[in-house]
Amino acid sequence: MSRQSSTAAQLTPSQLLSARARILEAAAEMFRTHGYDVSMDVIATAANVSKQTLYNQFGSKEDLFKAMIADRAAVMRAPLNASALERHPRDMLADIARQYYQHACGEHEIGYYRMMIGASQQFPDIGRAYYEAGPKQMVEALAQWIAREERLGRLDTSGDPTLAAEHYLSLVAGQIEARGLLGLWTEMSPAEMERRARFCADIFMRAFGPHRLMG
Amino acid sequence: MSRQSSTAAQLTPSQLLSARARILEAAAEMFRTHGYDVSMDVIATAANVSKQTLYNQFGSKEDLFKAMIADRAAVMRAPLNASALERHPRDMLADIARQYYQHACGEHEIGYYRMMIGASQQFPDIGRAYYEAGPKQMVEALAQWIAREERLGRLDTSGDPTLAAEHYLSLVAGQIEARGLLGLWTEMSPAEMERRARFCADIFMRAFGPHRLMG
DNA sequence: CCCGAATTGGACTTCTCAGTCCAGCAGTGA
DNA sequence: TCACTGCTGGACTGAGAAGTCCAATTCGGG
Repeated sequence: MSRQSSTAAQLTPSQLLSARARILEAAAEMFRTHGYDVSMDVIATAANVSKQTLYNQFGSKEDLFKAMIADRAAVMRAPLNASALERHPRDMLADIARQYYQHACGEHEIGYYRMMIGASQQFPDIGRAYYEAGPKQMVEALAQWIAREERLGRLDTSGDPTLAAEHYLSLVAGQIEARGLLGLWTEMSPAEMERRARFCADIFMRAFGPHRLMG
Repeated sequence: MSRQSSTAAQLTPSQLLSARARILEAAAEMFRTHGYDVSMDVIATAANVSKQTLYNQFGSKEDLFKAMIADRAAVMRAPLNASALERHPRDMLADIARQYYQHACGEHEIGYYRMMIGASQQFPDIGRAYYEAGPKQMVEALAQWIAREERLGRLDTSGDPTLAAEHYLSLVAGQIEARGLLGLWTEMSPAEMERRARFCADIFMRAFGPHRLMG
């Protein structure tokens, strides 16, 4: 009743989006916070949409979930942008860590990750899709950069840049991700982020930097 | 608790255990493989026990789940045994990695971990309990050992053995755990385990070994 | 202004699952 | 032999959720 949405100016921001977009957004939020167990009624309510519309747009709960995953895939892109490729390895590495701490280990992102882990038990192909769209791309991008630096003589990974890349990303994420997944949330101060970022970059440079040649 | 079966010789192995123990075992297996969503009927069947007995022993599904967690807590003990403390740091570190690859990253263990992650959303206190019984103890034990080695001049972490310990464990677990959680299973050959274990230990020694003094 | 398409609210069906109840059975102890 | 206790299997209740159906309403295009 009283749904007079003739003039867009009176609408809330959420109502300006198409029904489909609103549903995807609400579904992402609900799945993230409640897991796959949220009821379709809750999602419909959150999207400010009737249940029937929801089923018109997405045939089933499973379809909705997968569509939402696909929609979110674009979000988790490798934060390794080509513009910064020419900086000193140490700065580059520290920056990767900084970006991770600032953007990729917040409650939201960890929530999505947890959701994926839960979903991958129910829908095995989703786990693979997520891995290949997210972590794997990051590893590969970093490995390529490392390989280049190695050719330039600025790094030395004994010929296994992929393993080195995996290890650097593990180093950065490490216990923080583990704690986050278990619901133990600890806010990280900018100073702490900076300290950890430098720590990671230093370790990597000591392990793979060219100064080894001196030893 | 003291339910002795008089005709033990004729019973199947599963029936030799008390009903309670059988339920806990079956519950662990079912929760691990199916998540918290398994029905109580399935658990009762798997435990070879009637549903009523199940409810006699554990008042509710939640109670059963928590009891099972507590029961499993003893299993995940830090594999850092004091007997090996006097070996060379590099060997000690490689051994920790080896033990992890051999015992702690199999399908079973990752399955429990995934279960904990799922449960920590529903029962926040479980996440904390798991973390403190498992990962945290490992970090602390390793950090203590590192601190000792540091005092002996065989390592140098710039005064933060805990961060170094966290990072070493992250290094070891790394992408393997991430892949496992997403259901991507890849068998690791003994040779691969050995290679990775050495790789981790080498990185750590290059980063924190005393040879730095030469640089 | 009107028509067809989409949306809405809500009732409805079907199913699964946590938890209960009960009648019968088996072992134990006196 | 008899009461007691605990287990069994199966039926049952009640709640909640997926998905359907429908009559009334709203919206956009011509």
